[in-house]
Amino acid sequence: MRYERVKGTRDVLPREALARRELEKLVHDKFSRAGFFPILPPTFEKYELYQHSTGEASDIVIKEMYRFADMGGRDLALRPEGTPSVMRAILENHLKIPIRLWYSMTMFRQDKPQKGRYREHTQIGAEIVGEAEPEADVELIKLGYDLFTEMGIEGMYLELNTIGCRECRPGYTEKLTRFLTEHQKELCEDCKLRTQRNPLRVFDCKVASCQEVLKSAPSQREHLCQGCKEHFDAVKKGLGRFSIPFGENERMVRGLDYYSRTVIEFKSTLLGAQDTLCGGGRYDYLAEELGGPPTPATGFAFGIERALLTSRGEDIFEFSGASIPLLVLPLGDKAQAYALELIFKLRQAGISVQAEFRSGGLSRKLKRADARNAERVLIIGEDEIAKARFILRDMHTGEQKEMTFEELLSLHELKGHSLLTNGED
RNA sequence: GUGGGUGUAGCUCAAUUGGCAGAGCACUUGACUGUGGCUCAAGAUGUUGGGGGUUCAAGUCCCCUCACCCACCCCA
Repeated sequence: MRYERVKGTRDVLPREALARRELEKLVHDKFSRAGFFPILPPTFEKYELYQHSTGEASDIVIKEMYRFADMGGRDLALRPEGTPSVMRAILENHLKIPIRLWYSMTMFRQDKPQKGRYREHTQIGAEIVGEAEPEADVELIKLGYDLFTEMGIEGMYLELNTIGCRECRPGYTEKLTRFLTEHQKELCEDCKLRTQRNPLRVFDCKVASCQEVLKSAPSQREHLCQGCKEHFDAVKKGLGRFSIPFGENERMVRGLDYYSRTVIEFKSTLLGAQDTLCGGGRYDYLAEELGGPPTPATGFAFGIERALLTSRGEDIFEFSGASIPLLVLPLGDKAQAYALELIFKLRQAGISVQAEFRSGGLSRKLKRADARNAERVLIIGEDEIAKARFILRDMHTGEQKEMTFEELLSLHELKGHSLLTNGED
């Protein structure tokens, strides 16, 4: 029986796996400098956690969760996003606030796979917890902006909106609900439901007739309280000051329930339908929702798969596991044993080395060395063992040199060689 | 959940109105048993995604099904 991948999952092959390591290294360096520490919460949580944070009005909780019961009858779910776990971990472990955390972890959502969308995918996220000021939003956005720029994300643009706070949102939602109720018959089925569950989400609707209705809908901008207005202005001003281009999108409301005030999305024109590369925003009430003290917070997360899909990978994330800096070619039984001992010694000395043990004469072994993309080979036969001098052959130039083990060790082109050169998967 | 597309060798793809399932690349072996890449020669490879039907005959036509891709919805 041969098995295949489960729908919506993928095998990250060596080439891409190496790219991800590079990306994580870049993120780690960058985020560390801004005071972020890594955190690794578990892969599954109580279902209830997501119900109370991601929200019962969100599509994720309504229809996309991998929900299961364990043997003890606990109601659990694979994490569909990182923020709830991070906040839960902060509260549960009494981490000192303020704190900045980042993570790179897999997420699980049971929606229909598509280009750039998988049932298991990896998100890198950053959360600033305990800072209510607009500067925190600006800092975070700038961090993302710089990161994506450095990664060479093409066709990138930033969209910004504010969705108000506890003070001003209820008044607005009430007004909006009244408006939507009046126009109920002109709305699509989904929007009729949204009117009840989360009226703001109606703005997300792509149906033309709904958008038509929304044209005359009350504007949230006019209903923002003083605090929200000032906060939003400060964020925009901050972005302007650091030359981060953005577009205001009054329609963008985000799919998760816990957001307040600032919401952001980085998009790429290269992604087609799944154009959101990175989403996030402020979530000042989440801590309280989860039974903690009032704790303002802001954060974002981006999908690695999509990021890699849109980055000029060639320049920055070029690598391969194919090239072998040094390949030992033993000739004969005695040499085979000798070679094994030799490669262990060479590796101990910091040299990347492999040996071609598969049977064959020199001609065959050289052919194999070629097929394996070896940079250099070390030929070891009876004569060489007797003399304790080996033949080092450069596979590109064909140049050969005899040398002793000590001379080999001192060749510094063999040191510090990594897999990150070029080649195929 | 709704639409559209694609399934043929390890990979990329051919196959005329239904008429012997093929090519290139890759692979194996040899020419060449201590000197690779080039060349030449030979070789292996398939339930044509699966099941059923029509037919003397199905990769090709019909029905069902599965997988993948793309789009809607939504999201990273």
